[in-house]
Amino acid sequence: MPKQVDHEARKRRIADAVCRLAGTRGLEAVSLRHVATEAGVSMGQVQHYFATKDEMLLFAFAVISERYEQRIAAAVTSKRTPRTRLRALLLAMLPLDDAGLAEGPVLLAFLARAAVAAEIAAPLRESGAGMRAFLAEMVGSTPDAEREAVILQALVDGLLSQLLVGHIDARTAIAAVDHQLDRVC
Amino acid sequence: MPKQVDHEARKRRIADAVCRLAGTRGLEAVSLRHVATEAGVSMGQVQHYFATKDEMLLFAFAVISERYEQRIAAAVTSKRTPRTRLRALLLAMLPLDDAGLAEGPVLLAFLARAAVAAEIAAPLRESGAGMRAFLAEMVGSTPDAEREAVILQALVDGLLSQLLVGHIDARTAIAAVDHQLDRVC
DNA sequence: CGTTTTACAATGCAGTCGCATCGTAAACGC
DNA sequence: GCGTTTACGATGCGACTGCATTGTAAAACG
Repeated sequence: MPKQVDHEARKRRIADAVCRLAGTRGLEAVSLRHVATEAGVSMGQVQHYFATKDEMLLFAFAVISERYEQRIAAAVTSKRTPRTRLRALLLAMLPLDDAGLAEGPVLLAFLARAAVAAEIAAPLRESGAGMRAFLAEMVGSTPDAEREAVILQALVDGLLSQLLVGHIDARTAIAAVDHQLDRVC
Repeated sequence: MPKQVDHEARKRRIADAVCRLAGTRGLEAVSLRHVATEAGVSMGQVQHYFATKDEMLLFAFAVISERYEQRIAAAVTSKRTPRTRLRALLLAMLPLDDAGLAEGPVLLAFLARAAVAAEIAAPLRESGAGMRAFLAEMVGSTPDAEREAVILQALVDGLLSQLLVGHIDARTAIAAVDHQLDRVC
């Protein structure tokens, strides 16, 4: 064997380049050559770690999903009361800081693809289901917890896309979340 | 001049083919040749009516946006009480029938592109603003009407994407809308 | 009737695409 | 030392891309 290589790190580095391209110029701009250039590696290396382009995209989606969830989980742990925890969770799902603004368009791009590509839809559903269960748990033990979780999740998803398009601004989105939170709690 | 031709009808026919392709296989599958084949015309005809691909996509987006709004407007006029009118409006925005199921993925594809393409984002914002104003008007004269409209619009947008991905089913989405409506009214 | 203009169809072109193939430098097992 | 295996880099290939160019049948206009 040649020089020892951290397989996972290489793949993640390439996946990062995929996300950067998808976030700034859309999934249509993601080609093997562009990805290789963006990652600062050769095209041969990209092919070495991913047999097909679809495999690469799928891995990139898994990477950014995980990052999204971890950022949300981190935002929650710092809060104490149920209300502030739930609020932090919801706000973390919105593109309000640099990290969120970078992730948002990427998630939206994969979401659109999931509508026509089953292999993306499946993991997206899975992570969405986990999120909803988490939300329902935080809403509390009311009989409507599940339904409230669906509403909150949809609300945040909608706010996300409207923020990214520039249809609303951050203050409006936060106000919407707070107003809905007042009703749920 | 040669045989007299309904310019607008030809363009619309091509735009329909664009939407069909975008809805079933995503915007990435929209090439001049695919569009021409799908529309049953020659590639030369497509080029005759649209100078560039971007121009064609922009027109197709305008067409489907208009169709979406008209379908919603039609759903509203049949109802009497404010509550049923608002409910019909919100449900018409969801992909619950064949028309909605066909439009949904197309709208989602353009939405994702709007996040990275300003020329799509601008008309999308405009039509979204009109929708929100319409919503606010129907919510009533409460001081929170604007904010409620933002919440309802985001909720429906979120439900739309979650329905398309298969994350929730139609019954859940309708229940979410009704539950939220109970609070607003 | 002839000219001009419109509405295409057909073909060509340079560039890009995903992917396969080939070559090779390096590290490990023997 | 030596063959095997890993990790690439380089190159090539056929398909496809958006777009430009050219040709042409037909209808309106003088």
